[in-house]
Amino acid sequence: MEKKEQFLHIDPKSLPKHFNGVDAESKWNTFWDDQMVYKYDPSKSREETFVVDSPPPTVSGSLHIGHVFSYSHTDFLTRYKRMKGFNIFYPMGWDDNGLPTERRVQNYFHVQCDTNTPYVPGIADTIEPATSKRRKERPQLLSRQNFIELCVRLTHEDEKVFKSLWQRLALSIDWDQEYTTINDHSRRMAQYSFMDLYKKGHLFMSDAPNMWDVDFQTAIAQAEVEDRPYPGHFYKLNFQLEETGQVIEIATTRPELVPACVGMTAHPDDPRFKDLFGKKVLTPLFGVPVVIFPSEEVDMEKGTGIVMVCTFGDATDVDWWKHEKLPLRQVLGRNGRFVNVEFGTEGWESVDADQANTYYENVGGKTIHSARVAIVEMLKNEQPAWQNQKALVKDPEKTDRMVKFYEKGKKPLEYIPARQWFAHTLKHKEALIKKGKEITWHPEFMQKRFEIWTENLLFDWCISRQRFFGVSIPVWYPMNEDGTVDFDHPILPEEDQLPVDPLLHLPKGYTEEQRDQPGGFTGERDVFDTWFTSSMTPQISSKWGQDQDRHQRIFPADVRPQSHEIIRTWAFYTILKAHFHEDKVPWHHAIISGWVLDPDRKKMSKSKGNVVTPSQWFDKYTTDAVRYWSAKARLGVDTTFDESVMKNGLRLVTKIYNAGKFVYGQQGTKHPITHELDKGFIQAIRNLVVEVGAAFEDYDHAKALDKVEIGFWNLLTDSFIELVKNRAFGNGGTEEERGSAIAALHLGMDILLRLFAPFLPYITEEVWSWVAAKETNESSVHKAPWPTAESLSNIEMPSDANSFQYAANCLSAIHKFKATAQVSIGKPMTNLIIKANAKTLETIQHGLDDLILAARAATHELIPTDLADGEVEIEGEFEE
RNA sequence: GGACAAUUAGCUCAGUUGGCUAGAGCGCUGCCUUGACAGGGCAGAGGUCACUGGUUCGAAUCCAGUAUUGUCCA
Repeated sequence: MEKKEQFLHIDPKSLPKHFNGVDAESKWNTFWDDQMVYKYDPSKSREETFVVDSPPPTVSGSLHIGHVFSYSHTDFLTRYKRMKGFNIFYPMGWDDNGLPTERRVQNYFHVQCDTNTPYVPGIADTIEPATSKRRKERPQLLSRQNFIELCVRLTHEDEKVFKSLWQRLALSIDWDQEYTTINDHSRRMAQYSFMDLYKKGHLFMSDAPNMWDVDFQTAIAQAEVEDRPYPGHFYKLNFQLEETGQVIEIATTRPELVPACVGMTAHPDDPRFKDLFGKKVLTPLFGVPVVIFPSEEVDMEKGTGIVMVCTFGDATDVDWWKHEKLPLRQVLGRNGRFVNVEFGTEGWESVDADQANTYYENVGGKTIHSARVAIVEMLKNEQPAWQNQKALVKDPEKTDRMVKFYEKGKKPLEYIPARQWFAHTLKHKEALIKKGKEITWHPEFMQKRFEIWTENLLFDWCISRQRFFGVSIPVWYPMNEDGTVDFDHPILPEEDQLPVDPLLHLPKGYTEEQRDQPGGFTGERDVFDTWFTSSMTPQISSKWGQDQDRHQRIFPADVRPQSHEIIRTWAFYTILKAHFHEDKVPWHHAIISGWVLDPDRKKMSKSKGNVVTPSQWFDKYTTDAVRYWSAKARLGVDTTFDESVMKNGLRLVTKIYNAGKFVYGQQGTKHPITHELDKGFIQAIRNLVVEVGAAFEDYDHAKALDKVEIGFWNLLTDSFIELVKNRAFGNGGTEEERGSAIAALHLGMDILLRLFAPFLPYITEEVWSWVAAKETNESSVHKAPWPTAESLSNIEMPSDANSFQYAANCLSAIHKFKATAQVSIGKPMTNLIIKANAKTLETIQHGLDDLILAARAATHELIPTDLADGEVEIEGEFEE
């Protein structure tokens, strides 16, 4: 007789009692690598491909649990899409250029970039991290080139730390698609973008006053500015009319700018000042005549109703200066110190220049703060001959007003005229908002954030920065014969020259001898705002402009994951670039993760010292459990760091391991699923599959996990396993019924492993490898097809839709009865009495054999009652 | 000051187009060594759904207002 085919099975006793998550992690990472599970297939079409525009983390920043949180959200979706059969493009970039890196390198090595220091080949490789002793000495000076080399060196080391974290977190990244935002390819892309924008007329140069950080000594864009309360004083100063000597009192918070005063203004309707418009006043101490003009911008109620206009105290000063074509008296230098000026020369006219210069000697070279102290002192005590009284006679009032700061800066921003490159944004607001609406935001309200930011833009995008470690702005300028620079005719590189460093490379047609010579050329020293490069991440990956075939297979991306505080920067600029370059959206979906808050619901930040680092939690609870915690949080919702959720994640991992041991430990002859209860169970699984798939399609991973988890617990471990356990052991029923039970257990487990796989990659792969891998011929669960109702359509429907559910209810009631009687679940019953309505009892008949075995009942009775459908009451007796 | 969110059990959170007695996990209490599982199982206690008013046969859910918290922007 032919031997019947047996179910594949494992020997559960050969497995460790407890799942060793940490060992499994390295084992499966190697396996996935070998199997090339995460590889992108460039031959597939755009329609077959799912593209992630991964956020490149700032490698010089601190690494914390928030990274794990948001990046794993992306991975859940990506793994789901992979199982749906998509060719996955999931790259990883490292954002390494810009100020954070410069600062980190300066601190870590105790060095400073100095443009006058000569280049020393190889020195960057030899510099050691600074000891505390060396930190007491002066920082080592490095040439720009050496400094950049050192930045590159340190970022490479930082990248390794991030990469190993990503791998342990099991982000399903194709590491062949790795890039950095400072590598040649990214620099080429940013410069190519610049040239395209330039040709299309989206860029302009301006030397109008622009927001400037005096510590970092660079221009700043609106997106990097934040308002902070800043304490100060309101000073009331007396000016006097040039003609009559009439005293006019103004209020100011910035008395140090009196030497930079270029005008005075009041509201046109203000009766107090109506007669003064067009007349001139003399500035205190310096005796400079400035004009009084009307302006609707002035608040009549505030201060004295009339204000002095300086170059430049704030943004309104800039507006007045522009509109009234006032002279420029720039007293503040780029380094935040007062420059030396000479009164009596052109533009610095004074009724008493000698006296003015004497006073100014007390402020030249001083910082803003020291200059203010000096000026206030003089305003209070000095009275030049032409002044009919002292300028400061009243005590200043304390104020606490909102002042603009660079988000990384410590001192208020100043407005300093310097030549800067800009991209037009203001005149494209509407088009950009429209593009924002073409993108599906998750959660939806995040789109409003984008819209409101765009609507409220006040400045065009300043893209140039006066820094070192960044992507060079790829232009040179011709020099006139008189040695001045002709900024109106920038020389752009040829495309094949990219990437260029204008300070090292030459424009076509020039020689190195002509550099910085009259009649020659000079290279642009500025670099780009880092957002100028990182706004190109979709195109950096797709190789726009270089590989059109690849570009059309990858661009636009499907999904952009990011956090909400950088909608105004990263999302905004990326949408802007895609709009300008190709009139497209950069991606179809934006998924916005919330923040991880500390247990006191405060945002985690390095300065607060409440940052949680991830690896200890991997060690304590396994990666799967940490991912579980992350998966429990919906998109856009700020989430408290809660260890107890990880604990529950570990409990789930353990349960899957044990359930797997049971299911795949069963032995029997292969048989299709024919038993009514088994068909009912598979029907419940089929419904689950539909719900979980729908949640994923809705970008709701938290709901998907919730459903799978409940399904696994309620359907499989609490109900089905307990119901069919005895039948699967062969304790009752026929060989066919036994085979049906094992087949249903296998199928149910198989489906649940697939549904869990996006969340718990390690435990699912582990259990999958025991039997399902061979049964399905899918070596990895992560490449196995995502289950659908159709994929289960070969299993017959139960004859009664409630057969499984009612049997489960009945089993639960039996357990409850035994618990109430304070006996063990395994305690044999002499008689089992099941009470339910007639219809329910009829349904229960389908699983009665299994129930009697599970209850260990010697005899049983079914008693009809008037309970509701599906409700069951249990009574019974036990042996003494 | 404006916008956007949130407020449900001791804690962390679900709760679909309004629909039976509002759920889960953790914690707490009790019981149970059960042929996968003590890193477990079964059960129990625990809630005026922030507050006020409205719409409705019916409101945690919709509307208006108030309070509190958070975020973004001024």
